[in-house]
Amino acid sequence: MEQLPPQNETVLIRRAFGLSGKTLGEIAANQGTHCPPDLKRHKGWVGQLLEWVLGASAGSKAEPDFPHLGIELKTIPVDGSGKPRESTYVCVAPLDGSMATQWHESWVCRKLSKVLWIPIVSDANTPLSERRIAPPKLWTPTPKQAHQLQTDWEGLFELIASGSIWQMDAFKGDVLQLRPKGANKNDLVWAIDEEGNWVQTVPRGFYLRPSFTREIIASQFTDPP
DNA sequence: CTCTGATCATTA
DNA sequence: TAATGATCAGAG
Repeated sequence: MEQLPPQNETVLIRRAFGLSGKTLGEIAANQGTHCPPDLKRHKGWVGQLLEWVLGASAGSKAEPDFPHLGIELKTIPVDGSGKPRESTYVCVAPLDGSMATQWHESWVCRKLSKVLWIPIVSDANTPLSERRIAPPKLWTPTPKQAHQLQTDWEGLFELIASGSIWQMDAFKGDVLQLRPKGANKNDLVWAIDEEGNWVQTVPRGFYLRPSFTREIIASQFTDPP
Protein backbone atom coordinates (compact mmCIF):
# COMPACT_ATOMS: atom_id res chain seq x y z
CA MET A 1 0.00 0.00 0.00
CA GLU A 2 1.26 3.37 -0.95
CA GLN A 3 1.97 5.87 1.79
CA LEU A 4 0.49 9.33 1.70
CA PRO A 5 3.08 12.07 1.25
CA PRO A 6 4.54 13.06 4.63
CA GLN A 7 2.97 16.34 5.80
CA ASN A 8 6.21 17.70 7.13
CA GLU A 9 9.88 17.03 7.61
CA THR A 10 9.41 15.46 11.03
CA VAL A 11 6.98 12.88 9.74
CA LEU A 12 9.31 12.02 6.88
CA ILE A 13 12.30 11.61 9.17
CA ARG A 14 10.29 9.47 11.56
CA ARG A 15 9.23 7.20 8.72
CA ALA A 16 12.79 6.93 7.46
CA PHE A 17 14.20 6.07 10.89
CA GLY A 18 11.46 3.48 11.23
CA LEU A 19 12.97 1.61 8.30
CA SER A 20 16.50 1.41 9.65
CA GLY A 21 17.59 -2.09 10.59
CA LYS A 22 15.08 -3.71 8.26
CA THR A 23 16.08 -5.73 5.24
CA LEU A 24 14.91 -4.99 1.71
CA GLY A 25 13.16 -8.36 1.79
CA GLU A 26 11.10 -7.28 4.80
CA ILE A 27 10.25 -3.93 3.26
CA ALA A 28 9.23 -5.55 0.00
CA ALA A 29 7.04 -8.09 1.82
CA ASN A 30 5.32 -5.30 3.75
CA GLN A 31 4.48 -3.69 0.43
CA GLY A 32 3.08 -6.92 -0.92
CA THR A 33 5.87 -7.34 -3.43
CA HIS A 34 9.15 -9.20 -3.63
CA CYS A 35 12.77 -8.53 -4.49
CA PRO A 36 14.07 -9.21 -7.98
CA PRO A 37 16.86 -11.85 -8.11
CA ASP A 38 19.48 -9.14 -8.56
CA LEU A 39 19.80 -5.56 -9.79
CA LYS A 40 21.30 -6.29 -13.20
CA ARG A 41 18.01 -5.59 -14.93
CA HIS A 42 16.41 -3.63 -12.11
CA LYS A 43 19.01 -1.00 -11.28
CA GLY A 44 16.59 1.50 -9.87
CA TRP A 45 14.47 -0.95 -7.92
CA VAL A 46 15.74 -0.06 -4.46
CA GLY A 47 15.19 3.64 -5.03
CA GLN A 48 11.68 3.06 -6.33
CA LEU A 49 10.80 0.85 -3.38
CA LEU A 50 11.92 3.48 -0.88
CA GLU A 51 10.08 6.23 -2.75
CA TRP A 52 6.95 4.13 -2.50
CA VAL A 53 7.34 3.33 1.17
CA LEU A 54 8.15 6.90 2.18
CA GLY A 55 5.41 8.50 0.11
CA ALA A 56 7.50 10.33 -2.49
CA SER A 57 5.45 11.85 -5.25
CA ALA A 58 7.59 13.44 -7.95
CA GLY A 59 7.96 10.27 -10.01
CA SER A 60 10.28 10.87 -12.92
CA LYS A 61 9.78 14.62 -12.99
CA ALA A 62 12.77 16.94 -12.73
CA GLU A 63 11.88 18.15 -9.26
CA PRO A 64 12.47 17.02 -5.65
CA ASP A 65 10.88 13.75 -4.55
CA PHE A 66 8.99 15.67 -1.89
CA PRO A 67 8.15 18.94 -3.68
CA HIS A 68 6.22 20.47 -0.77
CA LEU A 69 9.18 19.86 1.55
CA GLY A 70 11.91 20.65 -0.97
CA ILE A 71 13.60 17.37 -0.12
CA GLU A 72 15.31 14.96 -2.49
CA LEU A 73 15.49 11.24 -1.63
CA LYS A 74 18.63 9.23 -2.38
CA THR A 75 19.39 5.64 -1.53
CA ILE A 76 23.10 4.86 -1.49
CA PRO A 77 24.81 1.46 -1.43
CA VAL A 78 27.51 1.26 1.25
CA ASP A 79 29.80 -1.46 2.57
CA GLY A 80 30.02 -2.51 6.20
CA SER A 81 32.15 0.47 7.14
CA GLY A 82 29.82 3.00 5.57
CA LYS A 83 31.88 3.55 2.46
CA PRO A 84 29.76 4.17 -0.65
CA ARG A 85 30.02 1.41 -3.22
CA GLU A 86 28.94 3.62 -6.11
CA SER A 87 28.84 7.22 -7.22
CA THR A 88 25.55 9.09 -6.93
CA TYR A 89 23.61 10.37 -9.90
CA VAL A 90 22.31 13.92 -9.47
CA CYS A 91 20.69 15.11 -12.70
CA VAL A 92 21.21 15.47 -16.43
CA ALA A 93 23.60 18.01 -17.89
CA PRO A 94 21.94 19.76 -20.85
CA LEU A 95 24.47 20.23 -23.65
CA ASP A 96 22.19 22.18 -25.97
CA GLY A 97 22.64 25.59 -24.43
CA SER A 98 19.59 25.36 -22.17
CA MET A 99 21.57 24.91 -18.98
CA ALA A 100 21.42 27.55 -16.28
CA THR A 101 24.42 29.84 -16.30
CA GLN A 102 24.45 30.58 -12.58
CA TRP A 103 25.23 28.03 -9.89
CA HIS A 104 22.33 29.03 -7.67
CA GLU A 105 19.89 28.51 -10.53
CA SER A 106 21.33 25.17 -11.57
CA TRP A 107 19.54 21.85 -11.17
CA VAL A 108 22.54 20.54 -9.26
CA CYS A 109 22.34 23.27 -6.63
CA ARG A 110 18.60 22.97 -6.26
CA LYS A 111 18.55 19.18 -6.09
CA LEU A 112 21.30 19.06 -3.51
CA SER A 113 19.97 21.84 -1.29
CA LYS A 114 18.33 19.26 0.97
CA VAL A 115 18.71 15.50 0.60
CA LEU A 116 17.47 12.57 2.65
CA TRP A 117 20.16 9.91 2.31
CA ILE A 118 19.24 6.30 3.03
CA PRO A 119 22.30 4.02 3.15
CA ILE A 120 21.77 0.38 2.17
CA VAL A 121 24.44 -1.90 3.63
CA SER A 122 25.81 -4.69 1.46
CA ASP A 123 28.83 -6.15 -0.19
CA ALA A 124 29.04 -7.64 -3.65
CA ASN A 125 27.78 -11.01 -2.44
CA THR A 126 24.85 -9.90 -0.30
CA PRO A 127 21.55 -11.10 -1.77
CA LEU A 128 19.19 -8.21 -2.43
CA SER A 129 16.61 -9.41 0.09
CA GLU A 130 19.22 -9.46 2.88
CA ARG A 131 20.56 -5.96 2.30
CA ARG A 132 19.87 -3.86 5.34
CA ILE A 133 18.73 -0.27 5.68
CA ALA A 134 20.93 1.96 7.84
CA PRO A 135 19.85 5.12 9.70
CA PRO A 136 18.92 7.96 7.33
CA LYS A 137 20.67 11.31 7.15
CA LEU A 138 18.92 14.56 6.29
CA TRP A 139 21.63 16.67 4.75
CA THR A 140 22.14 20.23 3.62
CA PRO A 141 25.58 21.10 2.23
CA THR A 142 27.92 22.70 4.73
CA PRO A 143 29.47 25.99 3.57
CA LYS A 144 32.61 24.09 2.63
CA GLN A 145 30.71 21.43 0.71
CA ALA A 146 28.59 24.04 -1.05
CA HIS A 147 31.75 25.80 -2.13
CA GLN A 148 33.30 22.58 -3.43
CA LEU A 149 30.17 21.80 -5.40
CA GLN A 150 29.95 25.29 -6.83
CA THR A 151 33.60 25.34 -7.85
CA ASP A 152 33.31 22.00 -9.64
CA TRP A 153 30.00 22.92 -11.23
CA GLU A 154 31.44 26.15 -12.58
CA GLY A 155 34.38 24.28 -14.06
CA LEU A 156 32.15 21.69 -15.67
CA PHE A 157 29.75 24.36 -16.86
CA GLU A 158 32.66 26.09 -18.58
CA LEU A 159 33.37 22.88 -20.50
CA ILE A 160 29.76 22.65 -21.56
CA ALA A 161 29.30 26.32 -22.32
CA SER A 162 32.45 26.42 -24.42
CA GLY A 163 31.37 23.33 -26.35
CA SER A 164 34.41 21.32 -25.29
CA ILE A 165 32.62 18.05 -25.96
CA TRP A 166 35.82 16.09 -26.56
CA GLN A 167 37.39 17.23 -23.31
CA MET A 168 34.43 16.01 -21.31
CA ASP A 169 35.37 13.03 -19.20
CA ALA A 170 34.85 11.71 -15.69
CA PHE A 171 38.29 12.89 -14.54
CA LYS A 172 37.14 16.48 -14.21
CA GLY A 173 35.88 17.72 -10.86
CA ASP A 174 36.94 16.91 -7.30
CA VAL A 175 33.53 16.10 -5.84
CA LEU A 176 31.20 16.50 -8.83
CA GLN A 177 31.81 14.85 -12.20
CA LEU A 178 30.24 14.44 -15.65
CA ARG A 179 29.56 10.93 -16.91
CA PRO A 180 27.51 9.34 -19.68
CA LYS A 181 23.84 8.98 -18.81
CA GLY A 182 21.92 7.25 -21.53
CA ALA A 183 20.42 3.94 -22.59
CA ASN A 184 23.68 3.03 -24.38
CA LYS A 185 26.36 4.58 -26.56
CA ASN A 186 23.94 4.80 -29.48
CA ASP A 187 21.72 7.06 -27.42
CA LEU A 188 22.65 10.52 -28.71
CA VAL A 189 21.65 14.10 -28.00
CA TRP A 190 22.44 17.33 -29.82
CA ALA A 191 25.14 19.56 -28.43
CA ILE A 192 26.97 22.69 -29.49
CA ASP A 193 30.70 22.27 -30.10
CA GLU A 194 33.59 24.77 -29.85
CA GLU A 195 32.79 26.28 -33.21
CA GLY A 196 29.11 26.65 -32.54
CA ASN A 197 28.10 23.72 -34.71
CA TRP A 198 25.43 21.23 -33.72
CA VAL A 199 26.94 17.80 -33.14
CA GLN A 200 25.72 14.57 -31.60
CA THR A 201 27.18 13.02 -28.47
CA VAL A 202 26.08 10.77 -25.64
CA PRO A 203 23.93 12.40 -22.95
CA ARG A 204 25.79 13.35 -19.78
CA GLY A 205 24.74 13.57 -16.18
CA PHE A 206 26.21 15.07 -13.02
CA TYR A 207 27.42 12.56 -10.41
CA LEU A 208 28.80 12.89 -6.89
CA ARG A 209 32.04 11.05 -6.24
CA PRO A 210 32.01 8.40 -3.48
CA SER A 211 34.65 10.28 -1.46
CA PHE A 212 32.20 13.17 -1.15
CA THR A 213 29.11 11.15 -0.25
CA ARG A 214 31.16 9.22 2.26
CA GLU A 215 31.68 12.43 4.24
CA ILE A 216 27.99 13.15 4.17
CA ILE A 217 26.83 9.87 5.64
CA ALA A 218 29.88 9.21 7.79
CA SER A 219 28.15 10.35 10.96
CA GLN A 220 25.62 7.56 10.57
CA PHE A 221 28.40 5.02 10.93
CA THR A 222 30.33 6.38 13.85
CA ASP A 223 29.62 5.38 17.40
CA PRO A 224 27.12 7.63 19.15
CA PRO A 225 28.45 9.45 22.27
C1' DC B 1 12.05 11.22 -26.24
C1' DT B 2 13.64 12.94 -21.64
C1' DC B 3 14.39 12.36 -16.99
C1' DT B 4 13.91 9.44 -13.05
C1' DG B 5 15.79 5.48 -10.19
C1' DA B 6 20.60 3.87 -10.22
C1' DT B 7 24.31 -0.20 -10.90
C1' DC B 8 27.04 -2.88 -14.23
C1' DA B 9 31.32 -4.13 -16.39
C1' DT B 10 35.50 -3.07 -18.55
C1' DT B 11 39.64 -0.51 -18.10
C1' DA B 12 43.66 1.58 -16.13
C1' DT C 1 40.43 -2.75 -7.03
C1' DA C 2 38.92 1.73 -7.83
C1' DA C 3 37.16 4.61 -11.23
C1' DT C 4 35.41 5.50 -15.75
C1' DG C 5 32.42 4.76 -19.40
C1' DA C 6 28.36 1.94 -20.50
C1' DT C 7 23.96 0.25 -19.54
C1' DC C 8 18.94 -1.25 -17.84
C1' DA C 9 13.98 -0.32 -16.56
C1' DG C 10 9.88 2.66 -15.60
C1' DA C 11 7.17 7.03 -15.72
C1' DG C 12 5.34 11.17 -18.00
